Amino acid sequence: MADLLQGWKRTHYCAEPTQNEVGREVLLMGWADSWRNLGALIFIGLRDRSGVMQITFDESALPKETFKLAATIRNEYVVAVKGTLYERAQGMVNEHMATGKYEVRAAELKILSISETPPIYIQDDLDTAEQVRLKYRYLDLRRPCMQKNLIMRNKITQVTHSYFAEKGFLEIETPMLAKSTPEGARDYLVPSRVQPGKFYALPQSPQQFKQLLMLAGYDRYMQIARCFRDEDLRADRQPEFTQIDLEMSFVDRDDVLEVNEGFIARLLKETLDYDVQLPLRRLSYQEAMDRYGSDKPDTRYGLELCDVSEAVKDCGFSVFTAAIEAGGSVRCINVKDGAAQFPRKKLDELAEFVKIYRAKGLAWMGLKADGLQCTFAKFLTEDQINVIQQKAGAEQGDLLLFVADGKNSVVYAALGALRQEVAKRLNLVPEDVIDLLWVVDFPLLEYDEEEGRFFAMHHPFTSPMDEDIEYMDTDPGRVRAKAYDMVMNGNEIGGGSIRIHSSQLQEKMFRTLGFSKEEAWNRFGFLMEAFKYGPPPHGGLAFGLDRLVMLITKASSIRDVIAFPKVQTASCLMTNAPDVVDQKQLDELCIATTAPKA
RNA sequence: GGCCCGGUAGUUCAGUUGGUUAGAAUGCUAGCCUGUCACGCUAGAGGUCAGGGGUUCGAGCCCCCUCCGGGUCGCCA
Repeated sequence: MADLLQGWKRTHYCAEPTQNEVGREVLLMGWADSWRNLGALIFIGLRDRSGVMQITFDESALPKETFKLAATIRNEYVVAVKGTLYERAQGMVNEHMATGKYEVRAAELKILSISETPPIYIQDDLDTAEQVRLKYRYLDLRRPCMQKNLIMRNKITQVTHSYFAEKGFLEIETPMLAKSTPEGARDYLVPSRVQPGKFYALPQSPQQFKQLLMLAGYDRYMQIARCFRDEDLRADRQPEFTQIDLEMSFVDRDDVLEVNEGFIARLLKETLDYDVQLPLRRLSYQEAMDRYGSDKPDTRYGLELCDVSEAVKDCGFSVFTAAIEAGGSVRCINVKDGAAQFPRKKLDELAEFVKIYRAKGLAWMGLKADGLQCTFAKFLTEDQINVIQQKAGAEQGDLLLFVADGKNSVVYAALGALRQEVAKRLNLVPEDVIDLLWVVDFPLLEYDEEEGRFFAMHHPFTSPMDEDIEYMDTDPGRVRAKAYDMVMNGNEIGGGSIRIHSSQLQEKMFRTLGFSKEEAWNRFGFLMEAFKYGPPPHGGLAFGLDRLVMLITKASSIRDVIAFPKVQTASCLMTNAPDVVDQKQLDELCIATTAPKA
């Protein structure tokens, strides 16, 4: 039978007592992290979220009962110890332990709870399968590195709240039971019992509510908001995730950027003591794509893309010429540092790699000391080869890797990914630099060939650039948006836009997207109705909190910064959600299901 | 939906060409031990080889299907 607290009160966290407490009585409570029984002397490592303190039980200094009780302690028992803090004698100090200079010599002991042998080890260097860790998540969360991550997450939300509060932002909650939004990600639906056959959707973001808050006059809003998207998971994507969401009135783009780069600078200073140079660099979307093949470029290293279409457009290599004729391009990256020596096997691997991104293949040109080694040299004149090398800045020892495709999107995707892959393999990514920048001037619209119409690249409330409005009817593809993304080390950590606040412009936008008036009213009527009543100019941004925490803690998986995450099938291995429910619940909701029953 | 990787004691793994009773480390249990800190020593327990089917005299190993986990492409306004 476990002991009761009976008035015992903890005086310190386990790792807290230091020189001041030496010689004094302390009362610690925590989990047994280790036990070593030497017969007449027992050592227990006592752990809580602060760390571990060694507790010593000395048979000769304790009542028989107390010592006998101490001998029953096993890992993960919950223990309360009253004792005296001692400085350890020289030679007994444990250098590997933060509290290794001290120990508590126990006088009294309570075992508050016992534990079965845990299925995973409670320690940082753990190679247990994640499947097992997630099933016993509450044990996994006892590990110091997991506690460190969640404590850092808390620190980040604290800094967020205080920064935006100082800047005059109000935190206002928006509904979780909301209206399904067409376009965009798949919604999680919640059936209505009171109105059979109707559904709420869990919010993909508080987008429309925060815009309505602007209209309502709460001119600076923020919220740490849970969002839901029913799409496939990734190492950095969960179906439910958290955004630092904000919106401001009476602002244009630069006002939003300024507040938010101020935030990221404060955040990195307070969490990592890292100094960010402001203002952040800005890169247009087009420049980002042309130089890095990505709208979230990692600019900590070079390997920039180089367009050689002009040089090869008349060559005899049909792979290149066909790509250019189809409206695409031929581009390359220059891998320096003697990469011309890459063995054939490595090049084949890279060729396989770009195929993931739908590139048909990889051409290469190695400038070896003993001559040119090139997959397509015989189709090119010496002049053409020289122009390519000049454009790519190639020197002896360099390796040029080419992708050609009739679609520029394929060339960008393949080379953008290849750039990252090569940088990773050659260790070109500096670890201690934090690379922050804005990508701006995104296209407003994206053409979808399957559907045969334009879609909003960001969302349909994003404002076009003032000077591009005139092209919305004539050439929608060239209209740029007042949209912006913040990029950190090649990760999109936040994004937003200035919104449309004029009804006429909003209607023009819906027309461009091919919505009839009825459709638009049906889908966004409440917003359009509201916008009749004096919407202020406004815009905002949302940061992905989970990704921010990942980057700051250097976690390799988003699951390591979320207390209770989901696995790839969007289920929770601990609770076994989602699960079948009683027929009675389904009947109440008027839901028939063809899926397997309980 | 596609591609790639993985699943053997509680945990991490090994397991030869298909061949006797499936091993190691660690953890666990018991005993001994007063300065351990990866404590040590002695003894012991512990297996649905993910599941199902097939080939074979014989399957952890070969074949097929399913399930589970990871990465990724598509998808994620």
